[in-house]
Amino acid sequence: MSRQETIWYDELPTPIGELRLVADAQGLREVWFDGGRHQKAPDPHWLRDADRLAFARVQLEEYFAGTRQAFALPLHPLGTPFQLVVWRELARIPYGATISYGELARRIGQPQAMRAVGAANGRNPLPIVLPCHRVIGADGSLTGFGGGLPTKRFLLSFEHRIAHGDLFAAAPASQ
Amino acid sequence: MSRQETIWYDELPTPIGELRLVADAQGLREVWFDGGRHQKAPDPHWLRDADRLAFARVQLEEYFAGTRQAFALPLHPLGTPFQLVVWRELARIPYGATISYGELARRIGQPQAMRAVGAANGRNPLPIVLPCHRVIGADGSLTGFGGGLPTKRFLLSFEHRIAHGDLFAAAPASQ
DNA sequence: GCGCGACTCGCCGTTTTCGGACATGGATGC
DNA sequence: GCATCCATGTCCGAAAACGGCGAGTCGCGC
Repeated sequence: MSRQETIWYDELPTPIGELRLVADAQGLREVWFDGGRHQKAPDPHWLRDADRLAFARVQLEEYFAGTRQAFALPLHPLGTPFQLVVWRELARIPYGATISYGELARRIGQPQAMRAVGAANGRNPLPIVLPCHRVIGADGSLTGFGGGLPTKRFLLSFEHRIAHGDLFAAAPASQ
Repeated sequence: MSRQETIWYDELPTPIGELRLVADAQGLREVWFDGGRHQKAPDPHWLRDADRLAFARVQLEEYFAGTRQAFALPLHPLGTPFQLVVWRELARIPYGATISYGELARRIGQPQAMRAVGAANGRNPLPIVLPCHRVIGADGSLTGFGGGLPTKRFLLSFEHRIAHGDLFAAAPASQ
């Protein structure tokens, strides 16, 4: 067998279901939704190791507890140069805010690439950490999300609530 | 940067010109002809290391000295499953003998894949060690060779001479 | 008749090319 | 308002092209 880079993973229960976290020595690589469209079974070469993923799990737990609004993590998502640019820009969208795909395209200096931005958004390997859920249609519609539209709706209303100090919790994936 | 598998290379003067040998921890990976159709410059990540390639260089030197008729080396050629089957079969062709592409196709159990066998032969990453030069047209023609037809001719006549105990050397690439 | 070369056609794995489809949105023409 | 068209990067499947072939045919020159 050829020498492979070691990859670790772990699972994390959250209000939006089980999340699978994947990392290598350089940082967090992937975050999967339980029923998401990505393959469910982790690669047999990967090692389940809670300690190795504690750095990410802790911040995600804080996020879902409403006590963290920004992530400070080593990230290592794999993608094309264009995708990396888009994903990097995602991290700049403030907690609780939303922008349109077109606006995101403008921010990376390619105002006409809104469609490509949408596609890149759809391949975001690090949902929640890179908040692709904060990108919505120019008309305010929720268009799409890897974890399902109800999840996207929940995340947005959750962030909105926290950002505005509303302490009454809504049920996950409501309405 | 992601962690890469280490690859070493070295060069070796022979009667048919300079050869470049490439290996990884698992075995010999590539053998290039000096003016061959493969890229000439070794990958900048590779390390030139004569000691690491001594295992292959020694046997190749013996081959060109006429004192070795079979190689016993760890090999690690990269290819499709079909190509690996073809290349593996190459190693069974005896020193000094020749077979046709059709015969080779028959030996791997796919008698009609002669053309595909030809293509796989053309991508043999380990010429000489895996003796693709011993495969010729059904009518005896020499059809093609990565290192050039004169080289193919030289190798065949050289092996023929050695195998039959003829000690008079011919000039490389003669006729 | 016989031998040789040129041509045609089928075979098969691999590579390359091409056409859509996308988590969009603005500009047109009615 | 409402269809239509276009721009953009990437992936995916289908289709076609491309070889280190070989067997079969045919025509030609001896």
